[in-house]
Amino acid sequence: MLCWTPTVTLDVKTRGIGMISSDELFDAKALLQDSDIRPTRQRLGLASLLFGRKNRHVTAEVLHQEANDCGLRMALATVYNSLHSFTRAGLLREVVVDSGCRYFDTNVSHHHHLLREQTGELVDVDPGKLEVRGIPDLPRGTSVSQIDVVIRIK
Amino acid sequence: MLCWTPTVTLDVKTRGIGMISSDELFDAKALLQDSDIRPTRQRLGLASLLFGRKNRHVTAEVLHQEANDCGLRMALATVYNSLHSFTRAGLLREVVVDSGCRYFDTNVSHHHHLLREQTGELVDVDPGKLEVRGIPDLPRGTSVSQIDVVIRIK
DNA sequence: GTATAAGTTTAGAATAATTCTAAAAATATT
DNA sequence: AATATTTTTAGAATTATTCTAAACTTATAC
Repeated sequence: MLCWTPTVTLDVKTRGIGMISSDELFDAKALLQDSDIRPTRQRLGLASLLFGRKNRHVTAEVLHQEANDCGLRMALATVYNSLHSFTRAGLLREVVVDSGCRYFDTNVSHHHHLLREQTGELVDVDPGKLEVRGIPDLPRGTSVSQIDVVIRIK
Repeated sequence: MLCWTPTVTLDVKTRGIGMISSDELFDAKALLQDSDIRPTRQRLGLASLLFGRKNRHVTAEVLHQEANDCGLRMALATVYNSLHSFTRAGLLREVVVDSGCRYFDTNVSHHHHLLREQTGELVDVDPGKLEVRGIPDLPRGTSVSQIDVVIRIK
């Protein structure tokens, strides 16, 4: 695993129970059901890790590790499967900042990113604060599907 | 090879000689020498493929294929080595638009990108035409190293 | 120029991230 | 409960990339 390690320790972990509270499980359940995703044990666990706090940016490896750290044993393939399901359902979006591994962002509304090159830490940037002006002419028959701005800092 | 295939056929190929003209070889030689890169046969070939036309965006696989197509046999590892040498010397820059493979851009001056999601084709966008306003506050002790804007179109 | 040193290329193995496979397990439906 | 459907899983497969160390080139010293 050469992808960036998480810079922040998870809440779930600091609670010291080694598992996820039923409050979080409940929220997660509703969230998944609303998105027509079966609330399996694994997906509930991942959903509460992901959506329990705002603006998370994770890789599959890191999320898998977090799950393990709080007693949720599951295969890495399951983490990948779940990340893809969540993304398909619009609960996550992929952020491309590294041609080496995939980052998933729990903030699916329009926004940009600041990337600390040293640590790999990603921070959301409010699109109200950062404006892109002057979209060039597009090839005929095409339309903008997304505009990504990444501010790389060192 | 799942990375995007080139959308444009190379000049070198259309000349139908199956090799690179001495004019191009000469230019490439000067270019490499000026950058303190030994002008080996392989690097000269790659350099003329890359810098013979402007604003090229290539992956290692695609460049390797192009080299093969015009009679330049070399190992894929050599293509990777060369792309990295050229990048270190400032002759190329990496563009991150895909978390799955690396693109190298022969345009190393400040500019942005338009990405056709269907084809993987990358087009340069003049920074004079596309303006980014409102860089957010940065963490103490950090500075912007690069701002990347990718307009994804479909 | 040849000898020697230094750097480069290469094939193939190694690694890293991700996806695939098909059998076992869990969940939903009848 | 019985059956059908979906999910999970371990491990194999795949893809892009890097590593390794031997063979080869290119440069430097005499």
